[in-house]
Amino acid sequence: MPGREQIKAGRATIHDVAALAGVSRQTVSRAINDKDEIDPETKERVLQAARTLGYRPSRFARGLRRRGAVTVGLVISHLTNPYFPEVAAGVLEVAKERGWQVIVAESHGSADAEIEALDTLSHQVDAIVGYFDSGDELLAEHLTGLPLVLLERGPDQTRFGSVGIDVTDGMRQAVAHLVAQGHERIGMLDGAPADNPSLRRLAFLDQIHAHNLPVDKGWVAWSSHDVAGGEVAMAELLDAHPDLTAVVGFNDLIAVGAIRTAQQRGLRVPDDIAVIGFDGLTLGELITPTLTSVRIDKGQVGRLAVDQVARMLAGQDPPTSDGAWVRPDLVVRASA
Amino acid sequence: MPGREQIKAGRATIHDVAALAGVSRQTVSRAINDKDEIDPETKERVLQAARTLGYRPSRFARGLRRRGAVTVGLVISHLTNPYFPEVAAGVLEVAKERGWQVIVAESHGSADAEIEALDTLSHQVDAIVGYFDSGDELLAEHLTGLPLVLLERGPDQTRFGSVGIDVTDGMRQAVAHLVAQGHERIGMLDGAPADNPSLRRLAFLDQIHAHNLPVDKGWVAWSSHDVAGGEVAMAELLDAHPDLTAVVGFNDLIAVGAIRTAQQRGLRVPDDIAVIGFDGLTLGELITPTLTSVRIDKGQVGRLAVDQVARMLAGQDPPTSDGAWVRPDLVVRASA
DNA sequence: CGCCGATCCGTGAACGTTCACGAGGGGACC
DNA sequence: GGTCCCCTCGTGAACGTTCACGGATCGGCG
Repeated sequence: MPGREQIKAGRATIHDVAALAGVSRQTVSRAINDKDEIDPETKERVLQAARTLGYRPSRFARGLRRRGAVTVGLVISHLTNPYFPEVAAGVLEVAKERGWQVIVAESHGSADAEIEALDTLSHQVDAIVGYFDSGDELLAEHLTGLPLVLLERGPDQTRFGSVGIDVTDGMRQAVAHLVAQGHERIGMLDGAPADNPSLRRLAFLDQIHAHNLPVDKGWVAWSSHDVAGGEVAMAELLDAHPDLTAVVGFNDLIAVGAIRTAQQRGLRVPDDIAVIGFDGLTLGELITPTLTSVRIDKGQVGRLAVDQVARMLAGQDPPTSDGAWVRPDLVVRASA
Repeated sequence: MPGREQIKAGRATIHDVAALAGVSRQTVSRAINDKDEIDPETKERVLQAARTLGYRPSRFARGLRRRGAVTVGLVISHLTNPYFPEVAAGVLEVAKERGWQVIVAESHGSADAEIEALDTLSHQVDAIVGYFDSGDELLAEHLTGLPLVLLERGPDQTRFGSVGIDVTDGMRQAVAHLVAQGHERIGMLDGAPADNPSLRRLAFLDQIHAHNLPVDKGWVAWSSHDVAGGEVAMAELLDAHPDLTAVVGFNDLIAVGAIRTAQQRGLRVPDDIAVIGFDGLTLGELITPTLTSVRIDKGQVGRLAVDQVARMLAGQDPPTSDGAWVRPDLVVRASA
């Protein structure tokens, strides 16, 4: 039944190539994957046939027989926040070393999108890494037993893998620095609301208490995670508490917004008000004044996450140790 | 042979679940994909069995039967250059709408890594989108007939899909603006060497000629694509040509570096020397002085690229029109 | 001339899932 | 009581590839 291959709707298969080249499937397979049990002349003929048919092996059929093609899903909230691409770069780096693929999804910080990403990824990948706000129960429900590594979650976390940031230590360094500069009235711009505070806010409040500083819950404002949010939140904070002399940002973008608002109001940074960020983006070196910040090795976060995935994939032991940790360090620049 | 499933090394299969639940494969399939031809009670029992066995359907076997699970590969050079995450965001956005997955790979601007990414991606995805420096021949060779959409390549490009930037128009706006400000001696910091100039350099030189401005090939220096590169290249350019009054950067990062070098030398921007970037990063609003730049809708580049992929995947027509184009616009801020 | 090894190639089976089809049982309706 | 239909469930086949094995051919050597 010649010509039948031409009529087929889908792509060319290995059978079509075999038929055109006048050999068997196995010989085509040998030519494509260049095994050695094949005559060079035959091999060339087969490759030519494959070329004319536009043949490409099905990754599904191939993956079914061959094992070990690992794909991991990476869920990040905002691709346009420079923080996350740096984490992603770390993930890609280690994944590449291992020959793994990485599928990226963006959640935009939305709980729905987060779960949706989980649902679609869960039957496309072998493990998932990412930033999630949802509770463990909900995550497990949409995971179907898939290995998951949570990024920058609390220490109460135990049923999944995790890579944590030692925010307590980071905040300790930040507040200690401000105190050493003589600051007493210190505010914060958190990235989360008061009724569901971030770990950074809690660590901040702990440090304030540890230093016996005056404290007021009103000294913490809630900001979205970008520069514009920092601008708005800083304006509110300054309106309510004009006597603050220092402010800590949930992240660098918010801190940059804080500086901008301060400057627009004629306040000098750091003389009138000191600002300190949390991230250590390279962006901080470019603005004026340069941003003092608690620097996180963002690439390391990504790298450790993939290491955890590897461990969970190898022995399918539930998270052995209680995750990996990254210790931040304070970079003192000009803003505080 | 009871207990045999327990001994198996690999993951649990649908057979194992069927055996444990005392039903057939098909019934398990119905429960998993919640079809309706199943008794609710049976369904619950099957799901319970699946849970205890930690069963997850093989994406390979599933993909073999079901058609239409599209995965596209995205190759970008530097994840840490804010430009590319914005393009990626556009790609992810449209991909999500279509229910496609996106595998991301980083080439670091290396020709080898670029080809390597192509090799590994080519049998993991259904189409590839990205930034490539290699020649068409080389690309085609490592592509095996896979649809490819080139980002920001020259207009001579025809055998693949492409999304282009109208750099000529962008440079026209930039140079016209500088000329209107009275500038005559204008230099450029290109991101590519003189023997393989970028499209932006060529467009720049065209505009210089069009305005009958004095020109000298020494007025263009070669920079790496980051801030540090811009600093170094600007230093070299100013050393060689202290009489320049304006400089155009290949991208915003390089332009920022140029501003920093100028300021370190005590030059006022834009009074002593004007600097104009090419990208329109939001970063440009944060530095002082704010960066005048030729803004590119980066998200649009990514979105159009996925549209092209869809078109190439649907009708497998070779690139019909000569690609899509994005027209940049000049954002005048403080640096020029 | 017969045996043996090397080289090249083909045939069934298997990977794990879904599709097409059909079987069995039970209730409703004539 | 028989027929028909609906609901639930199971069986063979197929998706496209690779693996394990075996067969064929050819040259060399005793």
